[in-house]
Amino acid sequence: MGIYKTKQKSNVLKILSDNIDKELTISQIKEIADQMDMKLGLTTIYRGLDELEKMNQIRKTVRPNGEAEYQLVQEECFHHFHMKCSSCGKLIHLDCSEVDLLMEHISKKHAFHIDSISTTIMGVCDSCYREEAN
Amino acid sequence: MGIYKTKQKSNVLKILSDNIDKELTISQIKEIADQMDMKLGLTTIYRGLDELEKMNQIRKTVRPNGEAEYQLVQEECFHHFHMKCSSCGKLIHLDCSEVDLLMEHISKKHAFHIDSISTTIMGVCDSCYREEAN
DNA sequence: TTGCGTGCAAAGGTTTTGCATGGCA
DNA sequence: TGCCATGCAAAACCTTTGCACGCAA
Repeated sequence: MGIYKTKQKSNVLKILSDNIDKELTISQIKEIADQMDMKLGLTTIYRGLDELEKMNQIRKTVRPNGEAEYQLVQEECFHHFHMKCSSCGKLIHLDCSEVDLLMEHISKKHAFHIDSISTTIMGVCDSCYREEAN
Repeated sequence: MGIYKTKQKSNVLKILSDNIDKELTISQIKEIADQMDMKLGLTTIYRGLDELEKMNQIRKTVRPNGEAEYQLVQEECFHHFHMKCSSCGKLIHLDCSEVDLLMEHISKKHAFHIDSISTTIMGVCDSCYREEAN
């Protein structure tokens, strides 16, 4: 991550790893940093995340309103899809052999090379679906 | 679409249906309108697209840079996935029974209700992939 | 000491809002 | 005629850039 090792960069990484199960927006990261008295400037957060993205250490997705959100990727993330509930925001890592087969099918029969990090299957998770039914 | 029928609204629709195979950004729509001497204001385009989106007549996606792009949906689009080449921008409608089976699997086994209009499988199409190899 | 990193302020780009005017029904 | 639609200008956002200062190596 860059050339120098700084407190700010490790703080950005810490916030991301403390929230490994969530996708965080820049402003959420800023808020968390403020709460922890980290003194992280907005610009620094943007630049730190850019570096991490170039090193493929984070997944960047863009919300419908144009705001970006970020999440530290784990090794498995390169090999599975992510499903996101548009109602509660929950992110589900889809480890499933049937999905693997489909990715292979798409690669071989449709000649398309999927980038699973950039792909998010959108929808509604079961608990939100039941709530909406009420 | 709204309450009144206006020239501007039908012009937005015409531009979208003339480009049924492409995803257009607001500025592209504006350019096309200017070329056709349509005198469409930017604000009007935004509002017309908002209405169409609420009526589920268009698919709105957001590029990594935060810019939105729009495309008229056809009936089939509600039942298949879309794949987008991040290199050339080509959009592929994925009509395939194996994909249908997977969607069913995800619904039944993973209890997730997919919104195929909001989902875009990202990757690189074959011709771009071969070019990159060179 | 060198030069990369930081963060404020300003600029850039897209989208939304306020408001007076225009046009459909 | 009554209201909705339009479009300009301004505001609101998120993100990027310029630049002087601070800090890692």
